[in-house]
Amino acid sequence: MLDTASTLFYAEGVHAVGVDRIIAEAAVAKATFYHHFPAKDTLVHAYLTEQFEAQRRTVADFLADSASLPPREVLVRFFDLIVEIGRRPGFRGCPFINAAAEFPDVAHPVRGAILEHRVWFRTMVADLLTAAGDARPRAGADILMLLRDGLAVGCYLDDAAAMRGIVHDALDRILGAPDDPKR
Amino acid sequence: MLDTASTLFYAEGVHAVGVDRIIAEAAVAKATFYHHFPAKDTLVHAYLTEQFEAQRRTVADFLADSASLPPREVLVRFFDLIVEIGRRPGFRGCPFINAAAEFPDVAHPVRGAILEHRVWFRTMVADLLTAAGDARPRAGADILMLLRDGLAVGCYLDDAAAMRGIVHDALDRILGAPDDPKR
DNA sequence: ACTTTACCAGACAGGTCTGTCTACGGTCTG
DNA sequence: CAGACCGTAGACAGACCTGTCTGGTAAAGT
Repeated sequence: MLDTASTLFYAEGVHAVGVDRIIAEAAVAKATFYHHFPAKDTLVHAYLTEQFEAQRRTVADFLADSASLPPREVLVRFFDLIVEIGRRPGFRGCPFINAAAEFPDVAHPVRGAILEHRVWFRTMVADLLTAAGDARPRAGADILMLLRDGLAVGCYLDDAAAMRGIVHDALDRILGAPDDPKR
Repeated sequence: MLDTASTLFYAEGVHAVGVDRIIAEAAVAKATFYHHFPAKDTLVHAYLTEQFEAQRRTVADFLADSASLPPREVLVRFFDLIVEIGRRPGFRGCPFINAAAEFPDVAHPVRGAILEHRVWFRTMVADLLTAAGDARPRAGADILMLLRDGLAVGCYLDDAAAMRGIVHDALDRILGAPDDPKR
């Protein structure tokens, strides 16, 4: 049920998908739906929480797989991973950014979930930069957050196939050239 | 009427605002509305077109004001301008990115308008880079496009007050340090 | 055997959505 | 003066929205 909702919410937008649609697609009775989720907003929140957890799993797997690589290489491959996801058919941008566009009220729980995800991402990147011996990991993380957001938008709206090269170029400039002794 | 719609669409999202709401706020009869715009989609398209034209006016004014400055300084101030707009109260991100989140169909005219805006922006930045003597203006423009998108998202969802410093740092890294002879 | 829990099917209420239509009032032009 | 045009006010259709409620089924725990 949550899976169905997630697919629809992501593919078409939260406001564009009604409860009727979700229960029809999930082959579930309406009463059952409202038994599990007292309101649609709750489901939206659950949708984003699930996205968050899926991303955390993906990143944990990635970090486990690339534990033996030099830290800078890990960062590059991390962004390669993002591009790879952004190139997959059906990619429609970052679910958190998209949800934020539909929820203007900062006090709404959905916005809280979005914020949590952003804090997590920034912290994680800062840790990677620290591991790479960056002199100012927080500042770097702020910049790489911009890069990530831009990447999500760019893969959705522009030529996703070209993004890999662009990101490599950007990372070389932001982190310094691969053999740059400065960073 | 278009002004009212623009304000509402931007502030609350396109799907969240109904025609009834617009005609009430604009103090206009329903028949009048449908006389000017055969469908709501037409109004949404007009909304984005108007945003596009407003941005072009802003940029034209900016370029006219900064014609005497060195090209690299123009670029920095251009991004300062974006940050300044992003810090204004009521800023809710880029209207084009937000609209894209609500319109999944690439064939929809709204998506065409979004694309036009992106092409315009990229071309303009490439021209600025060319003027600054950049060796690879297209590549630089692709990166600065990422920066712009990230900036719009960041000003909306993160601490907009911190963005100026972050962007200056990012531009130094992307364009090279101010006195870097390489660029 | 009894209760709790989970589920289904679907009617229903009350509201909002887009879009059409009627009926009426000005105002400008030929 | 007549007709074309532009606007208002608002009823209306038909679909869809969220959320509630009734009534019945089935399984699982105690």
